[in-house]
Amino acid sequence: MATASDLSESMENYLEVILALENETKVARAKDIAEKLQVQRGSVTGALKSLGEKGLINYEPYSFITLTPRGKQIATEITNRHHVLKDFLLNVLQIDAKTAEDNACRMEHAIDKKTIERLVLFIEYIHVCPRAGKDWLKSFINYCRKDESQRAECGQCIDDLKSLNACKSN
Amino acid sequence: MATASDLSESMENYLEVILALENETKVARAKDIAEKLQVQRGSVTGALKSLGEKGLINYEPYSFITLTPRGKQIATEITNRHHVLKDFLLNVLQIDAKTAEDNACRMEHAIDKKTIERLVLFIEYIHVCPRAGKDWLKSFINYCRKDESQRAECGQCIDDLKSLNACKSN
DNA sequence: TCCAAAAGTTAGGTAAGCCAAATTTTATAA
DNA sequence: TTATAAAATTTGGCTTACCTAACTTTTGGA
Repeated sequence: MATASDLSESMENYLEVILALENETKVARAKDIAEKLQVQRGSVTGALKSLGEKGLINYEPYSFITLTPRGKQIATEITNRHHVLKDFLLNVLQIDAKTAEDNACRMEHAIDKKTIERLVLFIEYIHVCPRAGKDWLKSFINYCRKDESQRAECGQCIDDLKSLNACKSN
Repeated sequence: MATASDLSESMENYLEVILALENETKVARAKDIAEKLQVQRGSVTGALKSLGEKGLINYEPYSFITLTPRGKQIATEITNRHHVLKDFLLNVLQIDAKTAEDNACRMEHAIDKKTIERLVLFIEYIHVCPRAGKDWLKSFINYCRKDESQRAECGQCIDDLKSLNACKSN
């Protein structure tokens, strides 16, 4: 039984794009796949054959392309990894949207299930734990500027703690 | 001027291993490179030629291999990415050593400079900020077990906050 | 000094993935 | 119905990166 880890980065990208196109327009056309992946039409045909042979898409020459259940499952898994990574980069590390997107795109092929699951928990923990939360992340951006503005952020942090403490007393 | 981002994953791995061998035994021998990368000796020769042409190693057939300054700089950068990622996976996400190592090995080729720098700051922030720290990470493991043991960790967390508050009053 | 083993290289092959150009199929519109 | 445009495929070629096997160079011990 093939899993995402048996697939090359290239094949993973094809699956991901096919899923996105299915969601956008019901069917994935070779032309659109080529466009999204920035490859030539001819390259797509070869990839589709390969994915067809692997049982991940229903592929007949000149007809529409759909994911098989297993293909869909893997494509969903990869897309999920992408979202989790982007969320972490964007909302935890607070990296700009383009860099976050580019890095998530590459990292999604390098990170495994176990690690992604733990990352999901970590992001959740940050938002749920009363000692962290959104304001704690806000202070992190401040901390990132520490070379520029002499670490004034620690006063801020202690203020946060105070109000947090007040909340606890309620 | 070539940067790490111009190199294939494979070439990055060669540089990384050559740097490690230089540090271990002063010189990198093709045989040891092959062994570390789990490839055949013949494959190493081809890679070394390529790295030589790129100006990243000093390569003459049948002689010792050393990194050029630029090769060393890139190799150091990749090795650094590896360490940062492994540190994050191991000590923040608290993933087991083997999984952390494997994921770091793959992710180091997918993450860019900007993102690694931000990750370094984040790890630092966790350890420096009084609202997080080692005990906060310790509670995270607890949180990870929440499905098993009914979220008893929140009491723990509030205790942590109390002692933290006591410290603040000093 | 000489020679065998170890280390390194070369040659030829495979596979993945891509491209460009030519061709075939399908869809559309007159 | 047929001409034509659009989409998809096929073909041939290129690059990267690996393999195996045969060969050459280097090196260390008798």
